[in-house]
Amino acid sequence: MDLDPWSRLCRMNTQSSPLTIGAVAKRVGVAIDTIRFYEREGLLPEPQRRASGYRSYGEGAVVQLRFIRRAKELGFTLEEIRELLALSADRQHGVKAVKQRAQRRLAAIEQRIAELQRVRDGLAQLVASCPGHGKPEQCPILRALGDDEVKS
Amino acid sequence: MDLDPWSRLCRMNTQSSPLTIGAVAKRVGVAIDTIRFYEREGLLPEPQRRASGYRSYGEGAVVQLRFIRRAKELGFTLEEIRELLALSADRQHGVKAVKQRAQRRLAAIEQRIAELQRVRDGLAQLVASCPGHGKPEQCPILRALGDDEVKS
DNA sequence: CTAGACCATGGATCAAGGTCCATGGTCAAG
DNA sequence: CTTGACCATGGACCTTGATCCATGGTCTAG
Repeated sequence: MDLDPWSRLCRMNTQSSPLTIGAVAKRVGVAIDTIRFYEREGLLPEPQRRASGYRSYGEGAVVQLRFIRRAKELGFTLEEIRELLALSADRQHGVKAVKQRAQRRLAAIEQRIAELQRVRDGLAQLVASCPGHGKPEQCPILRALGDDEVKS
Repeated sequence: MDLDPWSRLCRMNTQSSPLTIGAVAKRVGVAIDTIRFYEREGLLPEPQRRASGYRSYGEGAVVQLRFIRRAKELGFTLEEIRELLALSADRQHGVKAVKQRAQRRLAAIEQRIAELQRVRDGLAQLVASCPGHGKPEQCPILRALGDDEVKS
């Protein structure tokens, strides 16, 4: 059995010299511990090792780590990213499934935005209606929070 | 030293009979453990006890728990809610400070919304440009995630 | 050759906000 | 009186995504 594309890419030391974990961390802008953490979590393939046991990475690891970082910025969880990585190696159904995942993520984000907008509108109304002084009993914010009679 | 208004409210057994922790939990729709957790965390005052050691709550506890729940729905952290509760008992500066906290929360929510909108726009563009089939190398989603040449 | 930087491992810890459990006491219906 | 539901406590555990630590091996410049 041969390796999937990612693993091949990550193990490949193309023209460039192999990198230590620290060098990779610096290039990508991520902590060494984070790289080992991702490896444990199955987001990065196990790298080759030097005779000393030191991890030895190729440029592919840098690419894959940036993939992870960008996906995280788009709000994917590590679990989802693991999936995306697996899918991106699947030449049969990969692209279709990747698009589906992206659409799901998009829908989730839109729902979250809508939720936050509701919350924002509610809070903005309260803030606008609060004079900022006076007795706590009359503060619309506190009333809205505590009052049992608030229309739900 | 006498108790603050919340404590008074929570310890008060108005007309109604005292409630067990289970009854309170049921009314508010929150787990028993959560109530005890809030008590430990200082979000609820220590209730009166029966001779047996059972916690004995008045209606005030229900009101305060709902306060906590609503504030949580507005995105306040438990720490912030602790503050709000303290402020709502402060007859001098309470209302002013409460309004300030609400304004801060509002600003944070708006920032979060803006962030999510950026992410949504980016993702939506990717989804739109992906045909949903073909080779992974040509998938715009995968390219955007992995491609080093992506304009940053 | 040696100092100082770097790396390996396994396990502990963190933040937030709870949830679950074992053990044992209490309450109310029948 | 017994049974089953309820409650008390203290502490362990959960999730997510890392971060930190102790101990000990390795590498490299001078």
